[in-house]
Amino acid sequence: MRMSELSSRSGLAIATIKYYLREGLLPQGRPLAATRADYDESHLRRLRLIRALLEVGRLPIASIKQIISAVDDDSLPTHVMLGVARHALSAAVAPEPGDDWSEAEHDAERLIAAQGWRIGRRAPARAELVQTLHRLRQLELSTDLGHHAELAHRLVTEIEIPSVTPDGPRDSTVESVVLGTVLYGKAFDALRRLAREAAEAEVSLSTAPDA
Amino acid sequence: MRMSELSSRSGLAIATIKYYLREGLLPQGRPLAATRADYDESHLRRLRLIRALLEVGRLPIASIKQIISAVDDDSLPTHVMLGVARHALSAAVAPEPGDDWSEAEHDAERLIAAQGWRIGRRAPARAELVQTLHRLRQLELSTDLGHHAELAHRLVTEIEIPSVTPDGPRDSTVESVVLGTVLYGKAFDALRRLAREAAEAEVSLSTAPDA
DNA sequence: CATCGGTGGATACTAGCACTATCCAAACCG
DNA sequence: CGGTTTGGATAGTGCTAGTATCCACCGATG
Repeated sequence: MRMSELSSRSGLAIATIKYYLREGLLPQGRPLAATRADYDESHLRRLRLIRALLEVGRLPIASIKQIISAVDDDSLPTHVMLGVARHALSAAVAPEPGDDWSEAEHDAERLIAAQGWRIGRRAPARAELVQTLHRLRQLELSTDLGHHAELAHRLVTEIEIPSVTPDGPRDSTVESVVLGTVLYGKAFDALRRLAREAAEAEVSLSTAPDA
Repeated sequence: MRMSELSSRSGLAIATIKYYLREGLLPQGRPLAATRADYDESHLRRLRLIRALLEVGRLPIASIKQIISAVDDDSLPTHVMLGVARHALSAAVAPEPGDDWSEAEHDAERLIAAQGWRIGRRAPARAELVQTLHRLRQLELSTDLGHHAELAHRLVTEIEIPSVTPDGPRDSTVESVVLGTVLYGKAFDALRRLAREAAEAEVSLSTAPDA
């Protein structure tokens, strides 16, 4: 297909697609002539991947590029590629040295140990957990996340992992891991907020006699 | 306390604090003279609230301002204020008309009905759920989120809601709702990613004979 | 065969966001 | 009394994710 068809089918402006080509997020089409190239379904799917990570996952273009480069680099072993992807999925967290921060690190350590998880020392998700615990401390909110960890563990092991198909081509492996993390994460967050809204409506109905 | 103490205790540059004052995120201090004002613990706490929403929740300043304005406006009934806050917590989602989108709306409807939630028609979290379902469809991933909804429901009703104290001054009510949504949401997401990392390590240990 | 609109490729420009920097005059502190 | 801090106003910065413009070219149309 031509650029204009890729544009209309993806819903993206031609200028935007050219930008992704420039940035290396989208592979070049098969060149037919100096001013003509042919794109196929894989390009369309790639665009959908980009937009899902960008709009739903709110990942910066630079992180998406890291993920895509790792996928496209056939010399990387799969587990390295997954490491790169996981790293790109997290925002960088700057430690704020101080007592609260060290306490938060210990809290995180305890949570992880209690679940029996084996986690790389510099896993980005660990830093995000520490940051959040740090803020909870500062604001004097409960840092007891044991039940959350428990439920997260069950969600992943009982529901999410069994539905992943680890075979197939390597790009679909990363895609499913990355998209699974981002999309099901966002989905769960939306569901959680809906549950809160419903629950809070219940509470105010029961406590407020009438308006 | 003076500006410089507020700055050192919060870890924020004076220029940044002045910016928040300009934007109305931080109330003016009690004026002592034309070039002197007095700030107290409430200002410090407000700064921590702002930074938690900004860094952990990644909310734009404009949304934080909406939340704070609602909190500071005593004429708003509490449930209206909560509605404003909930609205500000979500990113705007533009519908992408098409078959996939309508299907996604139905999927969302079914999920909500299955949990028995009563949800406002234009709840922003609903739109985010629809958007995510839409992307899942486009990428041919499973849109079966029943178990996720189930777990989200249990997380909220069994763990998060009981720990909220709905009495007390109105600003602490909103604060706890908003911070609860943002911070525990982020915490759960980090825990979920850690659980995935641990689970995927298990899988590759068991399937990869050796390196 | 002429020409007209859709390309590929390069370069420059833009909007929005979250700050930062600079300046000023007043005021406090020793 | 002199150096430092402050409140208040205005202007500028760096980054991100695109947009816009220009050009030469090419391929289908009449």
